[in-house]
Amino acid sequence: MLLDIGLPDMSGFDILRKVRKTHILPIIIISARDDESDQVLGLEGLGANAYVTKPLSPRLVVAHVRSQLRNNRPNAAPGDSKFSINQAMQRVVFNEIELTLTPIEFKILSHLIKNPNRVHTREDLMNVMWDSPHGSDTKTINTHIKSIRKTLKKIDDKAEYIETHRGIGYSLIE
Amino acid sequence: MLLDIGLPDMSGFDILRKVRKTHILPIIIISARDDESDQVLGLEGLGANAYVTKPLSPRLVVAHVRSQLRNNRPNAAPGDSKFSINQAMQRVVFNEIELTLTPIEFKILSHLIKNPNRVHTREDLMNVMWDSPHGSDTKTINTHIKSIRKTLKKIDDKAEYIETHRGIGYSLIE
DNA sequence: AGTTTATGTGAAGAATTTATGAATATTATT
DNA sequence: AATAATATTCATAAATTCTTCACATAAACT
Repeated sequence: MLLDIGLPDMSGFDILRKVRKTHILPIIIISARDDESDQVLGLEGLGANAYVTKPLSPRLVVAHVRSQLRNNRPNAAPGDSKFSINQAMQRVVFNEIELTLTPIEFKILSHLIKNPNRVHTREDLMNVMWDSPHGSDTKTINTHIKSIRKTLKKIDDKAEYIETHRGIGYSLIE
Repeated sequence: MLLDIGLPDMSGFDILRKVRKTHILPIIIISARDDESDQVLGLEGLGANAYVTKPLSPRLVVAHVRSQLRNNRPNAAPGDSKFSINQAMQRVVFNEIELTLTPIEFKILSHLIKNPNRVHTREDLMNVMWDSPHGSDTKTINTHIKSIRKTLKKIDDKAEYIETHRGIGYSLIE
């Protein structure tokens, strides 16, 4: 998340606080203020991952984003995953077997596969499910997860691939 | 690693390159040059985790170091703190072992880890436990602390990591 | 030493969260 | 329009977690 904190309006910190409660992701603060106390507040108090001051070029923004993505990536060794995604066919392959998933199930599972070993909040998964904001219950996800688990269980009965993180969301273990 | 790149001598980049080959650790570049191309080179080309420009206060340095330690420490180097936080999985790693903690326990312990060697009053810890004001007994914390201690003891029987400060609260010894 | 105060301990019940199965609503297909 | 497939909601069960309590233990104070 790139959060541009405006000069007169300091409500950006409130946004940061709110996002931190429901989402787990790297946050870069962009600010015109190079006031040190703001930087310390952003980094320490609110847990931002980086604080960059204006002016800055698009190139530098990209460099910072890449730096965050590089360092926050889970150590997923490519190739040894039991899952693969056939994007063109909108199918997930699990242990050489193509899964039969509904569109939403595909969206959720493929997103988990692309970002394994990390918790995804229900809010995050909602955003994956629908492109545009959609006002339905976050509990809906429980049902979709259940359905995905059922599908996986048909193929590999023993293992638990999708882990529940109580009070937060779900993660795919690779 | 804090790497101060001097103005006349640009050999700091060479050091960075060498360290990256043999060590995995977060690197913060401190530089007097706010030249963008240097920043991009440091972040993109050489894989630094942050690029900070002088002048900066000790407080801000600490903030940046904490931010790095908090957000990415894939494999804890020996001699370091025995604790690390797996932000992505919302888990605490203790002596290379992932702890099984309840949500509140995670909140408390990770907060103690982020601010070690200092006393946290029960009131402070209450604020960590709940986002919104919550009217329950401060003694509840005693039980949570006990539970955390129990979990830690399973892994390291001898040592006492959480210290009691009579009449005040608790602290984590690092 | 004895009293007071604070914390440790274990267990039980309350409260919360998630899982589950089924019913209903929505969307797409024929 | 009818049918099928999918998505969502709902009610309840199951599991986990939180809080409180009673009592034991330890520390501080007189």
